[in-house]
Amino acid sequence: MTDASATQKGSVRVRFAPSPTGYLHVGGARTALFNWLFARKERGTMILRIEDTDAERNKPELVTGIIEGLKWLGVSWDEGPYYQSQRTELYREMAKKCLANGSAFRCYCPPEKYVGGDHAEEGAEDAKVRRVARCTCRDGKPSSPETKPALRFKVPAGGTTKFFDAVFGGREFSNDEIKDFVLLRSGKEGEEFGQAMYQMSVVADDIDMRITHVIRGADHISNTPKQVLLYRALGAEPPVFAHVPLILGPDKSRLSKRHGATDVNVYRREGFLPEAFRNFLALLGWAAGGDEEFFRTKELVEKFSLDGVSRTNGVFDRAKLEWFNTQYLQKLPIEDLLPQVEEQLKQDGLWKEEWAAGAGREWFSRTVDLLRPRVRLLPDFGSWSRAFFSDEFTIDPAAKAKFWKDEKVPILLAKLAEALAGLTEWNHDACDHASRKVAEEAGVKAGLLINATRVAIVGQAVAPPLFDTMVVLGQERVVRRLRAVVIGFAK
RNA sequence: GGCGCUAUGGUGCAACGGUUAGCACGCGGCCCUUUCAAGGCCGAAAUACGGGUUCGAUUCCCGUUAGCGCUACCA
Repeated sequence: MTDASATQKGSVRVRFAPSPTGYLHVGGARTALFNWLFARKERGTMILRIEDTDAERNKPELVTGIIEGLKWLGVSWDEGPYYQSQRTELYREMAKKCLANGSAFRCYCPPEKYVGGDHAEEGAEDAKVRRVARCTCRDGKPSSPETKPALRFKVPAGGTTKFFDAVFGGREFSNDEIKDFVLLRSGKEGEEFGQAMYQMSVVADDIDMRITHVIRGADHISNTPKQVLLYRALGAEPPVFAHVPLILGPDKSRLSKRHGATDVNVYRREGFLPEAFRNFLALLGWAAGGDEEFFRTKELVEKFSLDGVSRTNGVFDRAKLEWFNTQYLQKLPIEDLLPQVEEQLKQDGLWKEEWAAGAGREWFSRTVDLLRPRVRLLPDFGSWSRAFFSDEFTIDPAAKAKFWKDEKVPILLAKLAEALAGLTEWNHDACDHASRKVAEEAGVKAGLLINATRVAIVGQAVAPPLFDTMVVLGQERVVRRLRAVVIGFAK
């Protein structure tokens, strides 16, 4: 359902245009992702543009968080980043073009006394003719010629402005409802005009960058007719718009800090996998059309389309995000997971160089593979499964209380330690047989011994199957840990 | 207030005039079991309301209600 007049394949150009707030908001992240998916799907060009025209906060370092977040998410760009703060001349030129061709005017009204925008009281008998008020400046009658003027767009009287939205369909707005918006702020001492306003700079850039599809948040729907008017005034053809619904918090209000993290990098630091986060985000407000919801990046690109985008705002559901993460933790090719675990262990100070290659790498791979079904977030590798990577770990008191309460546990563990020490072969079955034999001879259920042993060798009540764990830990460590526990009991 | 957008279980999505309204998360139960997950099976749970149009509406139209957005010389 995309506009037929839009583009030939290959010429698609889209952009992600955040303002530098210091971090990448999950809503922005999804907009960026949709732009990126669309660009890849259409073999087009993705552009990153920083909208930093706000004079006050205009620090380049505020952009780093956004770029970091995008990179983590796997969203790349072919051009940019461009900075609007470095393109101000373009905006003024385009604005002056509007002044020259009569589609803009100098407005001398002091901002606080501007009368336009309010509803005029015309047509008393018929409510339908309500329209926005216009100030006299637009008709060449300066309200107070001594003040420095701003440049305002002269919205046509009457008529409507239409545009095509690939998500919401054809839209039409009455011009009489659109106020004469400011293109250029009034200037300081020497200059004629000041900084360009948002509507002016986006349109100028989108024209200049030959953007074909504007994919952005639905909060811009109401801005769109103004921008379309500007395109026309500048003699340019408007692009196809695609407004993406907003992301809400659990209470259905717009997602904000009080709902928890809105910064993508917080999720990165919490240990979510980018693959999982991306899949989750893609499905918030978009569906391929069927019941499938597991998509690797490649499939996402293949299946993405603008008319699969929903028109309803969606709630950010952290529980589902976590579910996606556990799924990816289990299903990701192990070689894609390993580097991420490695990074985590480095952060935790548990990493050993011997795991980087060769036999050490193999061991590392087997161990991560064993652990992954029970991990929820990356940091779990260094915390609850710490005993797999370090001899320095503590035994969880709750685990002791749960599995060491039987009085036979000390003697059982002592016997097991010696049985295992005597093993000449160290593999799953050997450990299994030796352990069950100890339990049998002591006349207890194998489960009692198995659970108690798990606590002794990994310090946790929750861990992978015991005999697999033993194999990975190795005979020496298992026996040593058991003996240490037995000595502890004796004291 | 004005203008606009939206409306399927608690949540995310399917069904784009004809289905016993489907899937997933979450929730409850059962199975499996060596802890905990995973996995398997079962269950509770939805078309906001009211009018039309139609042989037939979740689907199309109108109204109501609700939520959200915009309403700056912010972006």
